[in-house]
Amino acid sequence: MPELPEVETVKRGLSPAMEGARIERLELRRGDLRFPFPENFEDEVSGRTIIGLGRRAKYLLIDLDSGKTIISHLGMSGSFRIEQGPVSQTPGDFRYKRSKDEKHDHAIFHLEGQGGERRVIYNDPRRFGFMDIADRSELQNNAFLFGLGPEPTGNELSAAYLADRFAGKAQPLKGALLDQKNVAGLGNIYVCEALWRAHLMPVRAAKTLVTKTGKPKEQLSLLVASIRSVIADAIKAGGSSLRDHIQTDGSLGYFQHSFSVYDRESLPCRTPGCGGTVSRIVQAGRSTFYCPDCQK
DNA sequence: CGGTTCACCTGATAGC
DNA sequence: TGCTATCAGGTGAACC
Repeated sequence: MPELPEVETVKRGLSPAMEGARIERLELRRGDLRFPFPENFEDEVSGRTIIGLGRRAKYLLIDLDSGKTIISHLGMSGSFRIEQGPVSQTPGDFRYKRSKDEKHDHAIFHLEGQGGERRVIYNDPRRFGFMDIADRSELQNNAFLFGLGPEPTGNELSAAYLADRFAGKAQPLKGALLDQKNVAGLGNIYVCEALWRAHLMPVRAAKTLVTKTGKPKEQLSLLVASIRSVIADAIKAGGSSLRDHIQTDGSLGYFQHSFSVYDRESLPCRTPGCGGTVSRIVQAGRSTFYCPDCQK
């Protein structure tokens, strides 16, 4: 699932439970997710104190006092949940509620810190997620993080930057924006949403947003603004849903969105005055939703 | 090299 | 009820 805004929401939700806490033990219920867990992972993590949480693209970063950082990707179906208090069960108390699919609890951080004992549990039915660990000073050279494009929340992402990346590219905008080397953190949903906001056809070649001299066209500036606003709005929505989620079952990783174009095939386009109907096509094996009337 | 397709894995849902 | 087919928010590897 999770695209940048969801991972950011997970980070914010986990921070109070994890930051400053000591990992008494990391319990791995199996040897691998999509890839094997790193060698000696449990030993490297157990006994360390978490000094902070971070995020890069769709990766959650867990900084340890040893100078190492855990790199966690949630794949399509990964989520974290917090269980507060001792392991002993108290039926009826939501804080001690067990996951309905406990068989997909793959990694359990047993924590001790202010507020007492708790567990942060990684659940992932499809096991497309993965974890790695690296020296914090070498993070940018990590195989998973190396070469990632700029965050859409920062100033590094600009029309001029994307003009450089898009110049001469025949690749459709949809694919170019999904490429994490161009922009970090966008996934299938928010690419559709950003292109809809910018009134751009997903099949359009990336190079058509760049002038012959390599400058960004006006439409590319609009696209950058759309990416920024879509991501900012989604993070805002995630923040507002966070409280409800923790109160419900302690799970973090999924929250309800209302999208403007994604998953709205055959429904009316929400662009004011457009009157078009949302279409679904398949690009590179993945669903693309767009309005043929207002996206050019 | 740029771009596309495949593989990884389970669960939810639609249709028969 | 149960079977099958299809689809799902990602990404590295394999392939033209």
